[in-house]
Amino acid sequence: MSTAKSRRDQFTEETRAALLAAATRRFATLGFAGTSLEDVAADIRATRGAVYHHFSSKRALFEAVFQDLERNANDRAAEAGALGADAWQAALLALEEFLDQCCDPVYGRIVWLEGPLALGWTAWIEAEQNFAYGLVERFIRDLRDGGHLTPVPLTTTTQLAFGMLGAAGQALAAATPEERPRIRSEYLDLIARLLTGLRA
Amino acid sequence: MSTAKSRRDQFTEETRAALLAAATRRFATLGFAGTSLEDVAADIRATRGAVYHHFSSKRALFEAVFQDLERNANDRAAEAGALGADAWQAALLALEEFLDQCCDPVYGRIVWLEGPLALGWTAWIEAEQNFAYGLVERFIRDLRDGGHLTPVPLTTTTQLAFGMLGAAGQALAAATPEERPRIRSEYLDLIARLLTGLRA
DNA sequence: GTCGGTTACATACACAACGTATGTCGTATA
DNA sequence: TATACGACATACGTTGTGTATGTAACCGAC
Repeated sequence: MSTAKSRRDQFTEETRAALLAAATRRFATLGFAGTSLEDVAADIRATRGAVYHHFSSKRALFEAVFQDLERNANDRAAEAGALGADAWQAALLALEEFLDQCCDPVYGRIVWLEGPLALGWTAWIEAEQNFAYGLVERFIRDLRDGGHLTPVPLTTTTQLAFGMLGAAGQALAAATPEERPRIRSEYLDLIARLLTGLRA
Repeated sequence: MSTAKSRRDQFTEETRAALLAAATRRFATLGFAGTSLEDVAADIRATRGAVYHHFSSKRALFEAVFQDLERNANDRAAEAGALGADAWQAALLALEEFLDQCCDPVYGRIVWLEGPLALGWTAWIEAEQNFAYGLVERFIRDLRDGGHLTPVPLTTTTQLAFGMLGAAGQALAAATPEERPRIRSEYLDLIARLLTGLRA
């Protein structure tokens, strides 16, 4: 993989990673609009020139942060789902893992609060096609095709389920750490019960 | 009410109303970030001075637009709900009226797409306490206290229901006019079916 | 009717942040 | 060792918000 990386290339990647880390911190605590590239650069004792060398725009920097977080979170949710015996159990396991992820304030804030804000709602949904939204769609399809659900329109059902996840994600991201366990279990219980309304 | 309004006061109110109308148009078509106060003022052949005379900030202007729309939409949803024979039917009638409102691109875009973006998610929810969110909360409480639902935590249930409405609102706001009737009926059907999962 | 105060704007300016164009220095390569 | 290129820094232009100040019209009191 990373064989024969020149000394110079190594440093380069380190500053890029440091920029991503600094941006992640600032975006998560101050939001997209509240962080200036000047400050991000200053965090790693560089200037905005460095930022614009590695990323084409402030938005592109955010997208890189966003995708890093989503890739990780989604892989874990998919893995958790894969352990389920059937499609129904798989969906619930993935849901649990998702709610756990949202308890991480960095993930919750950046992906579910700042994401739509920074990218705009439509672009955010579009980006989510590759991540949570796409994952939800697959679970819904599996449930439906496996005969677990009464017939439902795929897109609308996916959007609706995604909306519920969004509510949970935003609530957890905005909650204090002490409240999160209770809120998490309430959402899990409620969503599971709601889904029985669609059960075949 | 509006008795004894001096000629001058009348003109003043007209420019304020014109500013609101122009801002509504721009916010609905170009979004909050995409509209500059310069342009809003130019639309009514005035300058930014006029805007800042009537509204303390760009955000305050948006809030005025937002609240006008929400007040109107919410009154109509509440009226529709009042016609229901019982709490369950009232909720469904209000839901139908809400979905109708969301088919208006101005309402859908400004309240459900630009709202969280312009105000930030937390402030948006806070503003919604007086409108859709508050309305949903009352319906949930009525349903629960009327014995129509199995026991549920009020806040979380409200947030979840609100999340579903948000998904519907955003989908309808982002859809083309031709698609809206179909999407509307799909959401109505799905939400109703989901709610049966909580039924006592 | 005119005079002082207030209202409803316009004008001008300060400031922040993004993006871009250009410069510079170190390092790999021929 | 000369040269080209990559990784940044510096400097500048632009846009948009918010604020401070100016001004003309209007309204009420005498």
